[in-house]
Amino acid sequence: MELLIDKNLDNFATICRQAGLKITPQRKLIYRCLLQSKEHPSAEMLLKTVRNHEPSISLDTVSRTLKTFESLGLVKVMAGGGDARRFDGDTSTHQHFRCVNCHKIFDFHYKPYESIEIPSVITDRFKILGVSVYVEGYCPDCQ
Amino acid sequence: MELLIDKNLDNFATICRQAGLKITPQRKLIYRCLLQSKEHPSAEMLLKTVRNHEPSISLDTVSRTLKTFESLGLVKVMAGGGDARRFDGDTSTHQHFRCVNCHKIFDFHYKPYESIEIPSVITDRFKILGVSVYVEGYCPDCQ
DNA sequence: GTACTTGCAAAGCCTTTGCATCATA
DNA sequence: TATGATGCAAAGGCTTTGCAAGTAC
Repeated sequence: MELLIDKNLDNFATICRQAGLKITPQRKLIYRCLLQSKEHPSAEMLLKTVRNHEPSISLDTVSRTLKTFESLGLVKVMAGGGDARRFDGDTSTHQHFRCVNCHKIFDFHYKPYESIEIPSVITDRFKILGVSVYVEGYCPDCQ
Repeated sequence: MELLIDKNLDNFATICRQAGLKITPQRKLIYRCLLQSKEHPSAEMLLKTVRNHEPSISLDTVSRTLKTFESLGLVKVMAGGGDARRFDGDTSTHQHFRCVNCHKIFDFHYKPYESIEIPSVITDRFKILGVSVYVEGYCPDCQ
């Protein structure tokens, strides 16, 4: 896992440079914490983690950085059901279960969802960026 | 279409009575406008439509009413990607395309998505309420 | 040295809440 | 007539913006 994160951080540096963005300690830290997180954190959740390493960092640096990462494709934004946006450092294809009560998010991989083709009524009219599948319900703690 | 709305309004009245809710002119109007809307409106978008018929209605009545409808299952809430929540009066199974630029939402029906079973790793641990499929990209106006 | 970033504070949206007034059942 | 609903205004969250100070390149 450490190796994977190192590899992603190299990739991160390359992408930043290509985009003309500076590689600051804050950006590296935020990205590293996001990769290690399994909870699909909101900006505020991620801030807590980040402050364990660097207490002086501010919420809006985290927010702005996540927004920057999003436009670079380094991060996926999850539509929080009306709550704060949640961020996912894993940009590979996968699906999510979301608890409607506590808003925890769980990943899962299920091939059938990935092999479905988008119908031509959509591909003909729209330029497709991606498909998101959300299963909603109650997690074990909230049933 | 008028017939369908009348039928839904009857259904609406029944559901309200069962829940012990009063059937007020505002609630009827809000529900009717939502059924007729094809744009998956936010509370504010719906307010504009509603005010064409009843100018004195307030935004928070619309918001509160939509929230009430949601808990009754009369309305589906769509996770707006960080923007205002969007509401859908069509509670039948269907999928959505969402423009990442102008945030317009388009419905489509595509059987393969509906016939996928949720994997047992999810059904074993969680109580499932529903599955949402969002295709994201650019609509014709935004390409 | 220069242009980009950061941190702070304020402002902006959207949503929720408190409360007096009003209307449904 | 009594409970629940509405409208208004204020408050609460989350996100965005403006600006001076700081930093990567």
